[in-house]
This record gives sequence, structure tokens and C-alpha cells, in this order.
Amino acid sequence: MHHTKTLLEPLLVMLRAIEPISEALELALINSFVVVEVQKNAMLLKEGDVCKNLWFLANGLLRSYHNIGEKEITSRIMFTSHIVISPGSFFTQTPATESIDALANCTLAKITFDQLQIIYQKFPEFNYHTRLITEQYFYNNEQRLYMLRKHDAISKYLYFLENYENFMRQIPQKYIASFLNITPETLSRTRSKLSKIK
Amino acid sequence: MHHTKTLLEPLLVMLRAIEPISEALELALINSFVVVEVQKNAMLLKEGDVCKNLWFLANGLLRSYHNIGEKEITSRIMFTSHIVISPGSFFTQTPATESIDALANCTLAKITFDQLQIIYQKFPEFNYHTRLITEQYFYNNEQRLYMLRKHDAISKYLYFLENYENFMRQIPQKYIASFLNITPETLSRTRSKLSKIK
DNA sequence: ATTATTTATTGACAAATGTCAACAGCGTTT
DNA sequence: AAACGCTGTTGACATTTGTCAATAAATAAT
Repeated sequence: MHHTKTLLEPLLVMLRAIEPISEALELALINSFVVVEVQKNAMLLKEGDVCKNLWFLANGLLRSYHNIGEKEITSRIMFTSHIVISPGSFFTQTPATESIDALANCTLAKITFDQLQIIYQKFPEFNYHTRLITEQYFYNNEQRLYMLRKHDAISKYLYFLENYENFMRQIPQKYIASFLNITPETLSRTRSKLSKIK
Repeated sequence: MHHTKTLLEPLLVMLRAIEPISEALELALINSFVVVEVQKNAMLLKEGDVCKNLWFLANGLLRSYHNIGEKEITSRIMFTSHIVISPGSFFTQTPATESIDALANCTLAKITFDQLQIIYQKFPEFNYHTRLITEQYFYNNEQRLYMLRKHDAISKYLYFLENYENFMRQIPQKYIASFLNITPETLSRTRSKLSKIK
């Protein structure tokens, strides 16, 4: 059994690194987050539902994806210490266009949108922290866009190796392929080409 | 000759819509922004330089792009009322990996990173506004990512027509092609295919 | 108005990737 | 140990897109 406080520690460290937070805010956060455990393959969010929670992924691996026709297109892969939401849905509290599920057993701490708004009201200074965090995630997205704009599979994969590989060890290749927006077959061939060169 | 106050009005309207702002903050903003006029083809930011300004594009059209080999890859197209920065560079005040230049004569209002920090210090409540704005731009990026992940040129172009066309009228096709991450030739062919079907 | 320059269209061909299918490797279940 | 399911690899082929080149159309310059 996990205590919320212990699980949240890495998040609190991240927040304090931005700017120290008051005891009261820290307590409010600890009291508002709830621990959730989900099994591998469990679904955290289903396309069409409103993303009412923000999760802190204390441990595990998640994947978000769109259903296009019969295919699933991975939009993001999220690992330990990630803050997890479906952005469009959470920010505007409208139905999500993507689903999120667990690639491994996960331990999370969640807070609802409403509870978060209460915290913002009581602790307006918290907007500073989340502004910086949002900026950081925003910038990560720019990098993703940059990767997807690469012309061919090799460039994408090399960029991936340089920038994401550390986070992405032990992830099934088919999800990496989807992350790079190529088929598993093409990724497999790209990898074998590169290993022959080297 | 333009007055800062008049030019900033659409920005102020946007901010007030999020939450009313104090007279003092409004005045601080008006006094911190400086009007800039740039001619078509002028360069606002050059790859390698630190993005020290945040611009509000009061009128005109801008394009950001990466130089890859001999080619320019358009990352964003920004039109009237857009807030313009090079995210990675501005947020962290490190050298930019992209350039920004004017596709048309533009009227802008700019504020430096340092001046903006002063405003945040004096008016911490302003973090609330910019958090929401950053969230919105973040979500726009997610949509861009979704578009780029579409399998073929037709899907991308159709998605573009539904979601961006209004903003993008009168933009040279070659930039739209670059925005969709396809060549101008492919875009031209895609358009002619679609017009024959219809 | 006329020229010059840039942009868009079209064709022919090459290159890259997707699709479909067979099979190998691996771990899980029974 | 055998059967099963899932993932990854490899091959053959179809499809899509990129590349290069020629030309037309549209813009800008003189």
C-alpha cells in the first residue's frame, strides 16, 4: 500500500525546484491527490469521455492513441514522473479524441479538474508553477513536431535515439514505430539497416 | 503611426476574457510593449540567436522554419492576433533552432523576456492568464501533431481545410505544403484530385 | 505595357514506405 | 513438453510521395 505523500514526493520536488511552495499548498496537494493503481492493459481514459483527472504517473508506462479506422495511432508515450492528461479534453472539459491505457502496471496519483481549480483559487501563486510546467510540455511538443517533420524513417529514428531512447528502453517496438509515425515493418528494416552500417 | 494602446487592444480583450485585469497591470503592459513594423521578407528571429522578445502580431503574417540541409521546413504560420515566440528559445533563453520571418508587412508589439519577468513579479496574478494561454497554444500543437500523423496527403489536406483554411487564405501554397509536411508538387496534385472528385 | 521573377501545374521516373503474407522467436498457458 | 498468442523479421509487391524538368500562370519590377 502506498501513501499519497510518498508517491507525490517527486512531483513536489519538481514544484519546489520551480519555486518553494508553502506548507499549506503542499498539504492541500497531498490531500487532493488520490492514489490509483492500474493493471497493465487497463484503460485510463476512453475516447469520447471527458478527461476529468490529471494524473501524476509515479511509476509505470502509459500510452495515448487515436483510433483511426481500424488502426490505433500512438500520440504519446508517458513514463515515470510524467504528468498525464488529455490536453484538449482536460483544459476545456470537453470529450476526448484520444484514449489512454497502461502498457504496464502503474501507480498513479490523481486529482480532479474541479479540485485543481479549488487549489488555484486558494493558492493563486500555484499558477506560476503550472505555467512553467505547461511551457515545458509545450516545448516538448515542438520537439515531437520537429521529429515528425523529418523526411525519412532513418532521420526520425536517429532523432528518436538521441532524444528519447533513455526514456523508452523496454518499450515494445510497435509503439515506438507508431510514435515515429511509421509502420513496425519499416522500423524493423530501418534498425537492421543501421546495425549493418555500424 | 500606431499607438501601442490601440494595437494591444485585441490582446487586452483576450486577457480580460480570461479574467479582468487591473488598471495597473494594463498600464504596465501598455508601457512595456513597443510597436515594431517590419517589411515583408524581413527576419524577426534568426536561428542561433536567443529569442529575447515575445511579439503580439497586431497585423500581418509570419512564418517560422528550420533549415535542414538546403531546405526550409515551415514549422508554423502565424497570423493576426497571434502571440509569437520561438518556444524553446524564449522559455529557456537559449539559442533558437528556428528562424522567423515576415510573409507580409507586419505591425507588431514586442516585449522583452526581462520586462515580462518584471511584470510577473509585480503582478503574480498575471500567471493565471498566461497559464491559460499557454494551455491553449499547447492544445493547438496537439492538433498539429494529429494532422501530421495522418497517413496520406489527402487526409492531411482535408484536415487542413476543416481546421485551418479560414486562417490561411491568401497564403502561398508552397508554405501550406510545408506546413503539411509534403512537397508543393504533392499538394498541387492532391488539390487537383479533390477538385475532380467534387 | 513589357519584362523579369516567383509560384503553381503537369509529366516521367526514382525512391521510400505501406501492405500483405509467411515465418521465426519468445514467453505464457495448459 | 506442446500449443497458443504476441512481437518482430523478412520478402514480394503495390502505392504513395519525392525529385527533376518543362511549362504555364501569376506577381512584381521596370
